[in-house]
Amino acid sequence: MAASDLRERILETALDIVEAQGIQALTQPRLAKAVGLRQSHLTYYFPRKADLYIALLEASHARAHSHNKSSGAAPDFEAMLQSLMFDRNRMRFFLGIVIAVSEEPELRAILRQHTHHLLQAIAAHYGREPSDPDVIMFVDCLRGVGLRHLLEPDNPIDTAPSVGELAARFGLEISSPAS
Amino acid sequence: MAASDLRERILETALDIVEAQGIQALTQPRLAKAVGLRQSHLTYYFPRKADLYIALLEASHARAHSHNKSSGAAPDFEAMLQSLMFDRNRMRFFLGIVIAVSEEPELRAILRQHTHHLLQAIAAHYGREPSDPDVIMFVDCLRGVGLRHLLEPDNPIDTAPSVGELAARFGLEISSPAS
DNA sequence: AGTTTAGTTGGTAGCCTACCAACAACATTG
DNA sequence: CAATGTTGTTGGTAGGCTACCAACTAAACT
Repeated sequence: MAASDLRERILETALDIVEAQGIQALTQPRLAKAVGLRQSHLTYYFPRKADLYIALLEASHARAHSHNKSSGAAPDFEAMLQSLMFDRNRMRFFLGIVIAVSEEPELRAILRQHTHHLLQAIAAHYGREPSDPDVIMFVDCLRGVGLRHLLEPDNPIDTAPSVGELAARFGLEISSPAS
Repeated sequence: MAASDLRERILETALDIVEAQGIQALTQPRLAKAVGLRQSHLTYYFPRKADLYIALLEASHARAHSHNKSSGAAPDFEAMLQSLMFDRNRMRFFLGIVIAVSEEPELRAILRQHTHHLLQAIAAHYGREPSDPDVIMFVDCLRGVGLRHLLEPDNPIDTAPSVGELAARFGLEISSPAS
């Protein structure tokens, strides 16, 4: 097995754990056992826990992408945003990464870049620039709503508007079909 | 020393630690040493770590309140919101609590109540109802902006609008002077 | 063949939280 | 007052966790 293959497998397994049991269940011993290697080996690939987190962020992105593609139907962009922001487990995952990383400038930069990709995608979808304040504010707001939803799983989307409504609120309308 | 006094002292000391060194530095051993009691004693007062977190949330609120009062000048409501949401350490603190608590329905309820207090204060300030979607969305957005700011301490408030601008964006204007 | 380099292992040091049995101090009540 | 419960306090420990390290193996390279 090629080395990068193993790395892939680690990340995929880690994502499985996070999806199934949440971010707090993702520990080196558990992950090592699930993948079938030694705990110390994990720190060889990911020296700090935050390194694993960051890598997971991209892996998660990639997985969501492939899911979208494999699911045949037209990948509804706003539905994707919805699941990205309003899924409690996903949000917990993201927040876990944020606080783990927010004190490490180097990793923070990666996370920032990740956000930038999201901004680009959204901007492209609505025919705007990634630096457009409306787009930035839209993302901020999405996250805020997701955060609240994390604390109020009971009343699912009553007070929370749909992604579409939210976008409209920021003056974002689809000008060209999703790429 | 009355029992509740000690509890007070624990919380105050914990807040000092959080303010000075961040939420990740708040551990039972450290806190116990700072207060001058045994680690095991802390779990007597706060069986789970999340219990301490929740108690800290109110204590932090109270402290901010007293600071505002003692600082003489008229407590600028929007400035208060600004420091509440855009201070990185505070945001880290809040997020730490959120993810620590989000899986415990009982504690989640307390946090929800805390949010409700905030909503009430904001609603009162702008002459709205706490259930007003504009108010709720405003809070969501504030948090989202604070979250981003946590990841981008470099460009402080360029893209981020001021609290006032943000409020205006949601149609919130001061109708009556701050209470 | 010889020497770096990458991958892998077991072990450990040093944190941390949560629990528990024991003790002390104090109040309650019969 | 004696017995009993309640609350506070202590030391110790069990069980997890991350991060590190020295040793070994295999592969690659010259």
